[in-house]
Amino acid sequence: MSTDDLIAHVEQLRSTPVAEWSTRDRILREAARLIATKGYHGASTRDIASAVGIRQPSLFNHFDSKVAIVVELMRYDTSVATARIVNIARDDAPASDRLLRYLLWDFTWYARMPFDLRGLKEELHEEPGLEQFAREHATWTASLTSIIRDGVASGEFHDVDPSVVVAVVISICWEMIRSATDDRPVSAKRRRDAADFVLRGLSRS
Amino acid sequence: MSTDDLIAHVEQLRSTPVAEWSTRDRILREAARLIATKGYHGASTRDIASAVGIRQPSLFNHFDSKVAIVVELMRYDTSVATARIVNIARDDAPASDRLLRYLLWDFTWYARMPFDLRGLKEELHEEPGLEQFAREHATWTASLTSIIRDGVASGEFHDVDPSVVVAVVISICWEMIRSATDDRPVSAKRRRDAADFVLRGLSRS
DNA sequence: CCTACCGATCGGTAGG
DNA sequence: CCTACCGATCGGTAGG
Repeated sequence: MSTDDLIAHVEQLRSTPVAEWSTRDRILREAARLIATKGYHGASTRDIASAVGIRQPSLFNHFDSKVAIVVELMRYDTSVATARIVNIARDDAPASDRLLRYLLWDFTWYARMPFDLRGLKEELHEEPGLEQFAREHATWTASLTSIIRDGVASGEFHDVDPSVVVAVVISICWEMIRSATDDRPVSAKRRRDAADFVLRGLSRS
Repeated sequence: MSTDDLIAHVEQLRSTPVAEWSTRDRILREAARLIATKGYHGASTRDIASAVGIRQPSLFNHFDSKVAIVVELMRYDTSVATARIVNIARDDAPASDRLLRYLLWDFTWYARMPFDLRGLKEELHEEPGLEQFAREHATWTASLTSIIRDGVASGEFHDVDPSVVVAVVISICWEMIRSATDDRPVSAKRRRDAADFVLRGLSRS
């Protein structure tokens, strides 16, 4: 599935009751939830199967391996976000405009996410089979860093360590997912407030 | 060990080469590092023992169980930070003063931490034996939230969702540890810049 | 999607 | 701090 297909699939899942989702999507949902709470190695394939309501070996009719489930989940996280920020980083608008545009898209994307992706930490990229996402994540980080450095160079931003800003942006995305999966939908105002918080923290004016 | 003893022990470890640390402290160091990169269930007791240079059953001469290692590490994280913020939150200074004072202490504490505590996520509190830290963490969160709410009520701060600010503060602490354990010591200026970033993001003026 | 089962690895114990 | 070993659980396969 392309990035556009992943985005369309999220919209379709959001408009369908979970009970009517395909088994494959219900596996993704329960695997994400259990990995977020117990970690990748703490969430066993038996835990996941049991949450879905099937037996453990039946999982392997839908995914080749446990890590293949994570590969699919990572595409909703790293792949989509990287495709988006690479596009925005290339734009020639002022850094503050580009950053605000990206943050609003980013926070909205995670606030609407049907899977609890919070267990997909950067450290997971070292598991065998997930190496491709280490590269994508490096591209995402480099793009966000370049927007921040542009803003510092143009005098728009304070000279805050970009790695601090990167960590802050990720933590706010996870907080959006937490609200969304706790059945507390995140309003447009709250997403805007969070983006403004980051912009104010950076801006010199 | 009391909170003060933990703080003193950190200073002692920082002034001693790792090779001269006690076996117990070297177990804490390697366990923290492996849990940060592979997760609690992904870091096996054999991995930890091997990193320390002993056999796996020898670990149990120093700690009663695997979770007991995490209990000790959590004291350097949650217990110390909670004791500190409870004290500051009670003060009657303006919210922005209290927040700045806490952030500077907090970022300095983590920037000097000899153990890589980044694997000690909130979700770990659900493991059997770690319930006490769920309560401490709730106290820490409530204290930070009350400082932010005070600032909103007094007109010092924008009405940013406190849970977003809490997530942001934690992410910056983890970033301080990352720099410190990558052997890139965090200067007082960088810690101050990070605290100012948070304050600017919140402040109305 | 199921039952039955595999070898590997897990945290922890016994005994020195 | 070691060797030897325990029952439990892991991810995954065979075969229907």
